[in-house]
Amino acid sequence: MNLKQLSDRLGLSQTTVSRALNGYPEVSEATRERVLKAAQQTGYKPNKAAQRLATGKAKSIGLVMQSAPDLGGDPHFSEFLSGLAEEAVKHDFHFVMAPASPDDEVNALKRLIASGYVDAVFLAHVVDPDPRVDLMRSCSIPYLLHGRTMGDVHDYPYLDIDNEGAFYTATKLLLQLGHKRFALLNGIERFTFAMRRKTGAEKALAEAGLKLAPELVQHSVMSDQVGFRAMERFLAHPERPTAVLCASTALALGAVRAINKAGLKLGRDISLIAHDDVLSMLRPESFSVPLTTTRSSLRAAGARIGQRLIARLDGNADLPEQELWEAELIVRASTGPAPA
Amino acid sequence: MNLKQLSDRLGLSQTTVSRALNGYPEVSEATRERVLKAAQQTGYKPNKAAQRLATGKAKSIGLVMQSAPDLGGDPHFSEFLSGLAEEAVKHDFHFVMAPASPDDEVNALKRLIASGYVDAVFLAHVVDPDPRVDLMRSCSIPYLLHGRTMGDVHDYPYLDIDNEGAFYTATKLLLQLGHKRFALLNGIERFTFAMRRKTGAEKALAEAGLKLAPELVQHSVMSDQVGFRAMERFLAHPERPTAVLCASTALALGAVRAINKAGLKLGRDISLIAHDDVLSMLRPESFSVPLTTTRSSLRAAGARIGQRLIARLDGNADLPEQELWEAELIVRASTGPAPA
DNA sequence: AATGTCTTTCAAAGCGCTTTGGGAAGAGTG
DNA sequence: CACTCTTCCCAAAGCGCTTTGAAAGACATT
Repeated sequence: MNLKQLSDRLGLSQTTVSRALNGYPEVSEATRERVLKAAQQTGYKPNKAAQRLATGKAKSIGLVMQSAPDLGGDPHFSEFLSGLAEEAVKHDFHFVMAPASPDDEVNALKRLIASGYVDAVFLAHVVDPDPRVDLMRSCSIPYLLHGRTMGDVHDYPYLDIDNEGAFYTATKLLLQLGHKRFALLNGIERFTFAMRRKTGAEKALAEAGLKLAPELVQHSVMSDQVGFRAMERFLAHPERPTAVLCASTALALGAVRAINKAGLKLGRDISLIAHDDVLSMLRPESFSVPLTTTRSSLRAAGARIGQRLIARLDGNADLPEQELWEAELIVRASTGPAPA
Repeated sequence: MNLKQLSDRLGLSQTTVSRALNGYPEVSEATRERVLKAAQQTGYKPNKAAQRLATGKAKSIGLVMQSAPDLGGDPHFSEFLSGLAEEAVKHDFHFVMAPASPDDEVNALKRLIASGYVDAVFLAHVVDPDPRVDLMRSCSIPYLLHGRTMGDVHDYPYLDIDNEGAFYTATKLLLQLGHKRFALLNGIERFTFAMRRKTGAEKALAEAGLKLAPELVQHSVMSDQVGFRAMERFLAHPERPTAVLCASTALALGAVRAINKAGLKLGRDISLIAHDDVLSMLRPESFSVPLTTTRSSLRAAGARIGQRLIARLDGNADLPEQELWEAELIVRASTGPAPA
């Protein structure tokens, strides 16, 4: 069923039917109702490709998704997506996801934009410098970064959390508890969120005249397994750390297992603070020793990004262009005074 | 840059340029190269919405994604998606995801199909009976279910794993080890995968003259937290179970924590078998007591579904229409003889 | 020179929608 | 009564692409 068939059946022109359906004022209430009813009955749904072609709008937001044979699903991604979806469903938006191998991301983005399938795009996994930012600037289609490049000045719309601040605060807490030997379980090095987390920790340490030992820093994918292995390595270090900063609860899961396996007691022999993205599957408060965390909901970020992008497309420009969210420090049992 | 501009600049008709770009034989090699080069230089990318409108094809597969304010991200979903993406990226396909509240899924599916945005759709979370199957049958667009409805005869394309067989085998193993009191930590009841897993367990138990006590069965979202709470409840039961069947490693994570907390030793005081979807974040072999599992990679299923759908769209009909994958039983340390 | 066959190109129609620019009634005004 | 306004509707153009049907030119065959 398309517009023509529907209007033929109603004995009206396509113009009138289209207007009735889209709420334009130039049709009488009587015909509008007649049209609406017929659309309902016949199950008419407009063809979005045609709509998009005609209007340039399609109520869709695009994103490119990293894909590689060795790259598993990322729970952070689906958590974020669920937030985005929550907002999208309210406004009848949908997503277009273009998968791309990591080395072809910029090209995939180009194709996605030129495809005429999306009204706006969202970018994650920010690196520095990020070639996608330059691309977007020349592209006239609305966009929004989750994260931001390094430096203090940013001339593009973004939503980021204060990663540096979070890890600075977490480190400060551990320093106050008397810890001196720190380890860092971080995300992949090239991402700015990981850089900033490291900077935050280093800054606090520097203020106490301390440094991060390079052997006690791990940069990698944030999975349970990696957390376990890295922690085992840290614990074998001659100067075993008494405090661990951890970029995700998934990493922490593995780290805690290694700690237990070594016969150490979390919160007494060794303290740990993890960053908590509030993954629905894995809650830090329900670890056997509840985890002290810096918390910032990824899902909320997704929802907010959806909200801003959609508002922007609807012509509401009253939402901020740049936002920096603070993470909450939540103290639980995994942190305690440094052992004597 | 669009086709018209490109052809004007080349002094050719749109027809010729389009044909040159799409590899039709009716253009001379010389002009084809000229066109290709110009397209490269100008960065011309075809507008997919227009292509889709003109051809009815757009190299895209659609799916509806459940979304609700209280529904967090599902790591199973992203694991599956990464498999799908792996295949999609090879063939330059993309996805269109329509978010929908659980009660509006059929409608969202209708809109998605009518949208003219997708060439095929993929359906997950099969229930019984599943209204989407009837819808799809009347819709002429290719589709593929991940999972299948109940019963033995199915007249639609699907890929499923033998959930019943997996849990039957797992239960058999536990029975052989002398276990008599079983608990089941299952997925949400209305999904057929959960039904079949339960049936599998019950069948094996029935053969030994045993039954599942209703109080020792939990149907719910498969998260760590739920696993923990349910297991605590099971352990408080006057007739404490000695064997637990678990529908996911995420559930198992919580269950194991409850077991440890109760001071019981996994694999000795209590045995546990989990179904392993091979989530990249959480590996059963790296639990402190490695988990015995029934394994079937969700990512592989995603990739296979992508492969079949794309082959179908490309006119290759040599792939099977219906597939049932066996899960592997992998015995590790979480299963042992029933305590005396 | 006339005819037929390829090869290479093009103009125009059409995919399903929105939107512009009118036009035909009916309502209000002097 | 003629006149302007509204109100309600329509025909047609256009979004960027593919595809049909035809034409023009090159070449070989009678």
